[in-house]
Amino acid sequence: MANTSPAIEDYLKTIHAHTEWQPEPITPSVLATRLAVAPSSVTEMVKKLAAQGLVTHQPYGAIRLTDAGLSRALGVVRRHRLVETWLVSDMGYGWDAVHDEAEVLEHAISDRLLEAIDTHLGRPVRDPHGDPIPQADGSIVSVPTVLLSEAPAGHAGTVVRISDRDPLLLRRLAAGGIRPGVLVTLSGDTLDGPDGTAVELDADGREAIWLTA
Amino acid sequence: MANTSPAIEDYLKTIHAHTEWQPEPITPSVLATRLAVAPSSVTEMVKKLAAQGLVTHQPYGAIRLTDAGLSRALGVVRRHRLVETWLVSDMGYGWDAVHDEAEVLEHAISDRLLEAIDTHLGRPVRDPHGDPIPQADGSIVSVPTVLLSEAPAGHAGTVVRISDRDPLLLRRLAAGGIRPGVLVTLSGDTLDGPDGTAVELDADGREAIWLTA
DNA sequence: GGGTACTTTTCGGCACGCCTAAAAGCGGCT
DNA sequence: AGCCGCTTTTAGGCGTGCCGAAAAGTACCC
Repeated sequence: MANTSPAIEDYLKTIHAHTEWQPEPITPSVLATRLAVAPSSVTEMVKKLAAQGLVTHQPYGAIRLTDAGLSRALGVVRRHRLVETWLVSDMGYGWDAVHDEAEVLEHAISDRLLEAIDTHLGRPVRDPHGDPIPQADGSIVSVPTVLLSEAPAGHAGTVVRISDRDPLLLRRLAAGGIRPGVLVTLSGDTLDGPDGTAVELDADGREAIWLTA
Repeated sequence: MANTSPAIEDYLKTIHAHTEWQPEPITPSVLATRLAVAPSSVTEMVKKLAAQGLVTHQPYGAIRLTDAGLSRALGVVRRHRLVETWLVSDMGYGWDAVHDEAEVLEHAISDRLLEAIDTHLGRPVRDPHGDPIPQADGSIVSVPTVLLSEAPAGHAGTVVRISDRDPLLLRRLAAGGIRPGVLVTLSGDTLDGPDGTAVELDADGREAIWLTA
């Protein structure tokens, strides 16, 4: 029952990530793409996760986390985001460079170390990308946000969250001065920051940034 | 050639540990015991290590690290000891409680993070047990020491190093005030510390503590 | 020199997580 | 309804690292 492995944690985390900001359940093919594995590997692993009561899945259908699966996924996310925060706060990493390191460390730290890091950092509620850090009890501190692609033209707000999925985008934004906490205005396809900085965004870019509502 | 895995790293580290403080090469059965695996597993893995040029081994003979193997082993030891030092310095771990955590993390941190931790800690040369931390170039800063079991009766000195192999011993010593840096005197089977503290040691215990010569 | 106790190796197998190729199912379109 | 294209599952296999049982080698002792 307390069975786990890096692979299982990655599946749970990825299933969860898909529903974190929209409610459509994930399909096996999307999961396979995100994890960069063959579809047949997904079928196999999902079967195992279902047997452990972590997901529900009937053949040829979508995949949904159970309560148990969600709680395990949130644990992994918590690890990942606390590690990222630690790397930036203590180890001098740029907020655009922490993802890969955290991807490995999230599977390696004990509950005790996780707790020590959390305490050391002062129990932060958001990571360097602005993603909320699930608390130890599973609760999540959230603020109202608008996804850039859904914001009206001319919308102004503070950058709350930037998806860390695309490292290139992160570096472009960092270079353009766009980071969580910065006040920006949307003008067409361009995001204007302070001091005349501006970054032009494609459709994907506009799906990766959230501002205060 | 840059092939590695936690298992390979553990074998190299354990082979190295056996020769770190005495020159007898390790035998497969001792290696199996230390790693808590079956002897047949050792045969298999040693064959693989030999094929990669990391150890020399002829059938039914002892196992010796090659230069390449030694350098890889020192890298793992460096990771392990820097992680331990970090856990104690930054995360509030006791020096008797860091071993297991480091055992996992040593396989998970990147070269970049290792470097960041080293810098953050001010490039320490000894870990919390007093074990020397191999430097990035493979060099080791050493001081002359005497193993307790080889020290003359009445020998006094500063505790330089305590083997972290036995967690119970570490806790007993920590409880008795014996830790690296403390001035002690050997009286028979008992090690006297400052403030009238004293810890009685069995043969294993006397093989686990080094004092300044 | 021959037996015997011990160590080491070989051999067949297993769990995990992945793969490719082929079969099965699903949904849209005519 | 029937067909087609796409998704998903099944089936068979592979590499890694482990195991236990049995064979092979070593070493010691009489």
